Amino acid sequence: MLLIQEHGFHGTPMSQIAKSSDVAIGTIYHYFPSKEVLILQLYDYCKQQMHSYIFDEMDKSLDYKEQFFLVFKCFCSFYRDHTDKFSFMEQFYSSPFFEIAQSKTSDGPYEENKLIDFLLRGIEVNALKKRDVCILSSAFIGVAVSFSKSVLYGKIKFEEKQLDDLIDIIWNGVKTT
Amino acid sequence: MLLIQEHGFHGTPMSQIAKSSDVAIGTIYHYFPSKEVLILQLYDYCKQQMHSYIFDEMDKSLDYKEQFFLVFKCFCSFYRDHTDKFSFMEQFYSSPFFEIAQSKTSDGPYEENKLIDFLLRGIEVNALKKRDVCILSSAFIGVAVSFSKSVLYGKIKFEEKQLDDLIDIIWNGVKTT
DNA sequence: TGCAACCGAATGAACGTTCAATTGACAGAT
DNA sequence: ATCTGTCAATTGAACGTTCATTCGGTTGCA
Repeated sequence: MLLIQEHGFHGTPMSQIAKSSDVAIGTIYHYFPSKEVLILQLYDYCKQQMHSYIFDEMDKSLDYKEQFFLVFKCFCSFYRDHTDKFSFMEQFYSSPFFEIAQSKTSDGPYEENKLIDFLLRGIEVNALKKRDVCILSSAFIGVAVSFSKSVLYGKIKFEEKQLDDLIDIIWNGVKTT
Repeated sequence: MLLIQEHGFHGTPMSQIAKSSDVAIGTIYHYFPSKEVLILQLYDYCKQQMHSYIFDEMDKSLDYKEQFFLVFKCFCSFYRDHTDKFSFMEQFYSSPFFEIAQSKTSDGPYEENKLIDFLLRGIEVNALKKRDVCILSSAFIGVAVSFSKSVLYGKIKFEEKQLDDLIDIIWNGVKTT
């Protein structure tokens, strides 16, 4: 039911969603009161999926720098391996839906809470510069998203070398000297 | 005619565009063959506006680092001062329209050509690390956009200090050691 | 027998687009 | 000055389509 969102919210009619889910339109309305709620829930689902993808396999025995590298790579891998969800979420963030979602939860975009915890921990252990976490997460997420978009549009190939170069950049930016 | 795009492409009917422009619907169709073309042209317009806003006031007498700071600040200022265009463009990038626009020009998003020239120059004068420019511009734009979004959603205040912190991060990431 | 899940044709509103009619500005002729 | 023909600019009611949503009916399990 997730895969047809490549035509935009409004370019994807309920009839098509129904067809690709192999259910009738009526059935969808049995579970979701409206298209809006469906999209909102889809967003929650994606967020939670990404969340666990990235933070479930965090290995706390590594030192902070290695964890940082791992988390960053997980972000980018998730986006690469789930382009449907990535596109959907990016679309969602820049649409008026996002404000609706924001007003219903206190979360930021990109399920940042755990990321913010992670960055805060970096400051605590003196691995990251003492900066407003919003600034740090802006830098972190911004770079990951921008890279993933470039990969998605075929401007960059997702290669270990490119990714390493990028992590090197962001790490040098945020690490303590 | 630019200001009503805060409800999304599809949330903004031609009738509303007409009303807010104080013209009749028919008049719009006298100038634009379709809504799609209208949006595509609006995108070109925004891109060009941003482009000249940022690069027109570049001062080549400054050393590279100072130019870098200036350009970055211009990006962020443009986004702050033209939230309507910023929202529109972000929406555009993550919508299916973008692919259409891509197929008609060879430009990347964010009018990157001049930015890429600028970054290439940084490598030449040995101010920036020798890296794929796509990687460098990913980092540059990603951070600027992500910061601007945070400002737009009220998570960060646009203050000199925050901006300086952020530039410090990105600069430390990309500069030669 | 009851009830939840499921179906999809029917409904009505909203939208992009069309087009016949109107206006207004301008040039040349009188 | 006045008239006249031309043509681009403008108008908005009307059209046809598409879409989200509804609802009366069906299925299948407990």
